[in-house]
Amino acid sequence: MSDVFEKVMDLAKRRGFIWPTSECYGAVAGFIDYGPLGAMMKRRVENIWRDFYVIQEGYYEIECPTIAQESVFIASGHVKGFSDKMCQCPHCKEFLRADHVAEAGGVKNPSIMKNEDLAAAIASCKCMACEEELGTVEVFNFNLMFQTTIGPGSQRVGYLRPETAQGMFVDFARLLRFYRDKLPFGAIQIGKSYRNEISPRQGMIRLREFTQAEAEIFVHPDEKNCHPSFRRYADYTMPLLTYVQQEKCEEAVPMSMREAVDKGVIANEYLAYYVALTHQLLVTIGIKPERLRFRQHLPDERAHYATDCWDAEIRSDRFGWVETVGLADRTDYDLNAHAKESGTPMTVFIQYDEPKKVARRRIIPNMSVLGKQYRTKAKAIFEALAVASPTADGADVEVDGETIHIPADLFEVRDEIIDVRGEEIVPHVIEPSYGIDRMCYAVLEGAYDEDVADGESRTVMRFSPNVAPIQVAVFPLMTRDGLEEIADTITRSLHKAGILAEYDDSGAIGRRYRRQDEIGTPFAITVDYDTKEDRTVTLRDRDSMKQVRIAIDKVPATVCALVDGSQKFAELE
RNA sequence: GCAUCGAUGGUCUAGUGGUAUGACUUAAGCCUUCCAAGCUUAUAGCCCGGGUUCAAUUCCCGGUCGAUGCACCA
Repeated sequence: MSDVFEKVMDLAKRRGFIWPTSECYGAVAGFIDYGPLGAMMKRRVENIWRDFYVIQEGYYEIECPTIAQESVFIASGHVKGFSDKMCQCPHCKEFLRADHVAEAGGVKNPSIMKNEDLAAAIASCKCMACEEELGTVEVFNFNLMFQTTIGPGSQRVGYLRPETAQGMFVDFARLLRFYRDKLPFGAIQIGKSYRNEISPRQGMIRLREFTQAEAEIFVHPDEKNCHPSFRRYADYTMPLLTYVQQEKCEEAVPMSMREAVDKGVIANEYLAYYVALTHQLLVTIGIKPERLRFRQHLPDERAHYATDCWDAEIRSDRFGWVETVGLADRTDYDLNAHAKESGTPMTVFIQYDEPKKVARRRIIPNMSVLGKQYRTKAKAIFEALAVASPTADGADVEVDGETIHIPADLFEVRDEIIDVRGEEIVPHVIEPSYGIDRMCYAVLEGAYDEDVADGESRTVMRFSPNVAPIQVAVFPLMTRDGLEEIADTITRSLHKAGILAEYDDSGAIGRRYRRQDEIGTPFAITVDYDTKEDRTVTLRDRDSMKQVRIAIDKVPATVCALVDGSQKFAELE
């Protein structure tokens, strides 16, 4: 049985969208090549993404290496948390999650056990695949990160990044300076990430190397409900599938963002804003709204750092609802983790409107006496005194396990009122994270269509004009009488206007239209004999197959307007 | 990774222990005044490695890739 997935992937392979990688050596699962049209389409999708995040939101793009040193991923938790404890069944050779086997066998807290202990604990458990008792097995960590070494001698461990996000976190201090020490600000990155999936399947849905587009938006934790442009999307309405509804097996309910925030369905304005923006972005690249929903993570499904998390899911005929975008409130988890691991503070100084008067007690020791009296212990006493709670007759401080009484005349207690001008806070991070490859797949699957034209079946990719790899085709009706020259001139005028136009004069005109239909070229210009009389050409619409005549001079501007969506073909009729 | 099934020009396919059929596509030419028309010609293929055999695309074993189920994963 041939479903849309098979048809669309077959077309993608044939027409140069997606290829298995390094086919001449035998492809490798989990890796794909984007062919000429696929790479073009992917770039258009990425550029639409940039239109939203860089131009509309003003978050600049940065570009970090795909390899980072181990410390980065120790801090992020990926070295520890991104690996699974696995074992192999000695009977059926099946690889199993050791902690899952343990849980099924009634072992408590397997996730915190050491590998050796876990191996011992599951010896009497049964294999989930063949039901045999496991016996002696080795438990090992399988980390989903690709490991490598940096430099000669295999001295330094490096990993291929499993997400682009960490680059924005480790650059936090630089970014903060760039944005002149003010919240909120954001940074984005589009790039490759790598996960050594145990068993990649499903074509381009789960890849070992994939392209992510992520935004990290740094915001004051108290201002998550004060998005400065929230009004833009306050009335934006879309179906939301909350975790409560999921538990009751109910359907998604349409709701405006204002309502979702007010009812506490979405945790805050920032998250709601990017939920709406994501919906708009996906519709812009041609995803049909009826194939789109936003699903909230169940509480036990959330990553350890996230408080609220929503996935944009796109319905695929083959794969069902596919998670394509993740929108998470990562709180201050990442910045705290990197601050601790690196020793670099990752805070923002927030100045108060008015300095606050704060009462503070300072203990000022008389060091000239203390120093002489206590010699080598004096420094420790000095530090201990600063946090001591003195009474009228002095203070007891503990130094090296010894309690020393410091008489009251050896220090001065000064209670003072000082001005506090602000505070250091750790920003929270709102993270929209897009799987570009999955978006591209959704665009391909959603565009695929077969219809009947003049009694013949026609395969047509109904791409939105803004993502179609080739934007317009130019044909001379006949390859003679100077029609080719006119068509060639028009092609070049389109190139000059930044339009990717393809000239084609091979074969019958109908065949040329069908060829372009199959790769989703939205418009075609045909030069015919009338062109020589009145300097007009026909402009043909891929979806309706209708034609209008327009003047040659207006071709570039008209095609530009049609491609960017500011004009509809129907308006020209 | 396990199990089952599969793999023949770019695509779909026929067939075989003795190098392969047909169609579509593509290219060149002829023809052609708007939706895969026609004619001529050309290009192009048995997934990889090993074994059995005089000879393997075909039979056997192993692998790769793909589909499905399990497991895993988002």
